[in-house]
Amino acid sequence: MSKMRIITSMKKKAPKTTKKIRKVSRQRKATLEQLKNVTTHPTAEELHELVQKCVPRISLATVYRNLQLLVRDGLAMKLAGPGTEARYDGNVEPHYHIRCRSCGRVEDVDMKTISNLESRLQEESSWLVESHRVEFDGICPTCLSMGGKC
Amino acid sequence: MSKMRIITSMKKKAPKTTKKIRKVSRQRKATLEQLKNVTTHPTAEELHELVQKCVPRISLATVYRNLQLLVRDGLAMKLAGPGTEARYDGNVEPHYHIRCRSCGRVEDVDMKTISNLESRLQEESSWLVESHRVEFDGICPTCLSMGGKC
DNA sequence: CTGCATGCAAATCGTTTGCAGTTGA
DNA sequence: TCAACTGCAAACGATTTGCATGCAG
Repeated sequence: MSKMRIITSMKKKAPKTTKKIRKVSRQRKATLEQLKNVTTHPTAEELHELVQKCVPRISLATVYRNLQLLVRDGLAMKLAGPGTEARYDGNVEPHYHIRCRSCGRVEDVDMKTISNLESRLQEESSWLVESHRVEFDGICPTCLSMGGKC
Repeated sequence: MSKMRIITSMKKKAPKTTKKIRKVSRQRKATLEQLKNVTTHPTAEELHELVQKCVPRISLATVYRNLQLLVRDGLAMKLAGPGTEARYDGNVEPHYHIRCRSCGRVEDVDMKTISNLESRLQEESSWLVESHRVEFDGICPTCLSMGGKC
């Protein structure tokens, strides 16, 4: 968890403004495009398959590396719920999600985000409160129609 | 993700009422006790270290197995945020969490849960909406005092 | 040219599982 | 008694990394 921090602190020098220049590669461009084009919140592997249609020789490792960069740059979001595989979202506007307990699918929720939730908490907390996420749990229509066992 | 379901469906027969009898082992008892005693939402490994103080020979695999059972039985909760390692909570009453972006620590939030959030969504959704979780992101006091770099 | 990005394979991390022996009801 | 539980080590799936090469700026 704190690996990155440790490594950082071990670097010989960490000049405050050493920002890595980002080159726009065909791979990262296609990855972001595909991610923005879908609303399915794909896993890295699912996204890899999608991107391969445009860039057949792209490797899974590259998808992972680029997803990391995109998240770091605020161009994508990483979703991780009480499961194992991470899912990614190309929509970085604040919004909520619902996750199917049966099949794991994640969809956007049509509900406006609760305002002032952070400030309400901030008043009585010694933390710096920055944002909040809401995730609903339930059963998706598909699984419902299969008796909850899809 | 759907491994369990697949395996289940492949079993020769799945009599509806085949509930496994649960025996109370020293290991599981100690695991739950330790989990209830702390408010730190430990990872499996952290909990393993705690429990080892009472049951020195307990293995990490046993902790994992018992955590799974405890969650299944509704005696504990599994928390998984946008990180990798799962954290566990011995408090199964509905409540919200805040997670430190810097060190990963998770704490309970003193805020009453939002009521009717599920029913509000249920009205306009074709999903079966069962529950919701709220997780705040921020910086904990410790990391704050270290300039956000603990 | 320069160094960020890539593909590949090997490594790593958290978690699960098979097995033979132990233990609780 | 006997199924549930355990410790151990090996297996596993998701993600990361080292390295030699490719390619954008």
